[in-house]
Amino acid sequence: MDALAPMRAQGPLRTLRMSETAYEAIEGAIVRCELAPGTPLVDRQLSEVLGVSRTPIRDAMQSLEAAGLVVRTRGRYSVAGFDLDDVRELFEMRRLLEPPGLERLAADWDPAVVEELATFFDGAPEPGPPGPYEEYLARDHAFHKRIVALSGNSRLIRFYAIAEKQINRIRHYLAPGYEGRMKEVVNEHRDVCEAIAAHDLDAARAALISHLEAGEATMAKYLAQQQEKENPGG
Amino acid sequence: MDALAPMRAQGPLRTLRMSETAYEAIEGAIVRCELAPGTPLVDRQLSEVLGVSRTPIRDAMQSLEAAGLVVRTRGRYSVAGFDLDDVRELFEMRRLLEPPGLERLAADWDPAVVEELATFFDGAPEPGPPGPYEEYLARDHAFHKRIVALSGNSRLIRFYAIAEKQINRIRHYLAPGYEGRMKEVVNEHRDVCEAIAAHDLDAARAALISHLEAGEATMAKYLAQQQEKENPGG
DNA sequence: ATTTGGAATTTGGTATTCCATATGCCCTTG
DNA sequence: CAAGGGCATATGGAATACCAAATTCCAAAT
Repeated sequence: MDALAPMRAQGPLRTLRMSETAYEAIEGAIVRCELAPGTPLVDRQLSEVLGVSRTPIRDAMQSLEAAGLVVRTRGRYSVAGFDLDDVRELFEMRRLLEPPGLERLAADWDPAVVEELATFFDGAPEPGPPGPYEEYLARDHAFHKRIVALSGNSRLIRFYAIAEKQINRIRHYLAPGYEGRMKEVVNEHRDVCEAIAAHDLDAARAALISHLEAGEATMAKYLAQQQEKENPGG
Repeated sequence: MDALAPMRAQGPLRTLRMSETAYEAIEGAIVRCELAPGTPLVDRQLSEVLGVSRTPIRDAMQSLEAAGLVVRTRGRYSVAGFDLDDVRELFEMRRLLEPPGLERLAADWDPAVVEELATFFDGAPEPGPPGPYEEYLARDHAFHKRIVALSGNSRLIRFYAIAEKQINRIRHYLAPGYEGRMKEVVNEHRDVCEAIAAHDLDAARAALISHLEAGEATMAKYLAQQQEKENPGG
């Protein structure tokens, strides 16, 4: 539980509720895997650590459960686990939710957006180990999030964000061994951008799907290795 | 607020929490449009009407907000509104989330499921006005829900359920004028089933998409009419 | 009559208290 | 020594109390 620091009282701009602040603190700790899967989350303990009462903590727990980061088993809360099935489900969601953005862009062409997508990795430090993994992750997220935002569908965007958080957590779990694919990812993003710039929707969609399938394969491979390492023989 | 009746104390099987019971009561009233869009939802009032304290009510409100049925504007809760944009977004989600079930069925063929899908409207009362709209709706939901379940993707199923609830609400809002399409819907379902039975995935997907597009067009038309009626001139 | 200041009320958020159940430990008993 | 019962504790859920901010409404002043 020492992964969590007391919430600082917010300054004059305190427009955020305590429950939201608590949510972000706990969510962050879970996504960064500072709270390991299976860790029991006891509201009284969290309440004491974060310096707020149980009420906002319980609100946060409810949101975290809806976000798929916390599970309630037999009435007790704990950090959600994940396995290869989750990887499969999450990447299927990405393959479903990302293409509509491309389609919308093809329908409502905007050169500025095309240009923007191509520049997400411009000026980035040289990727690849031992490159700055966190910055790479942020740029990768920004690229895909921008594509999803093009869909103009607020529900789609919201659902995608939920899936994205869960995937991000698994990425953190697998880092740093996971850094090896950074250069390939940048190249695959470029492929998507070039197909878009060429007004070739089918090629762009295919490149995006292919990119996601490669990502899923890599994540599944590393996760299987990691799980084998932690639980030999199963 | 008279749309809500006091929650009955549950019997010995009370495994549901008060907050869940409150959620279902309020959700039901919103989906059935007994609580009109824009109706302010004041926790103290709901607490009194439903006969529970504010705490479970506020838990329910949080869930209802996540379900997209309640909005919080300037700190006040109210029943979410909807418009043509919502219809567009919701049907786009359905067109995205339903096909994976068909694909999975094509990959893992199961004659029993194919048979099951074909029988969802067997033994139904003659559809069409003034047929029993509620039963028709239930069968329609069951058909699509079954297809979605075939995907085997728990996230997809969950997201679909959220969208489905919102669409269902708009259906209730537009009923009974909406009943006219019942016969066509049954025929379109049959088209999907026949394409599935013929092992023609592409045709099944096309029939399903076409069915959803027809549903969206109908709903959009009626909603536009209704809104014009309520707010002439806009 | 309109506007403005402020007080009362409303409302949401948070803290605290109370309660029911589940869990686990220990003691008893066979 | 094993199994079962019961007591202590842990934990989540609900009720209540308290607080701050926003809204409303009334009155007074111009």
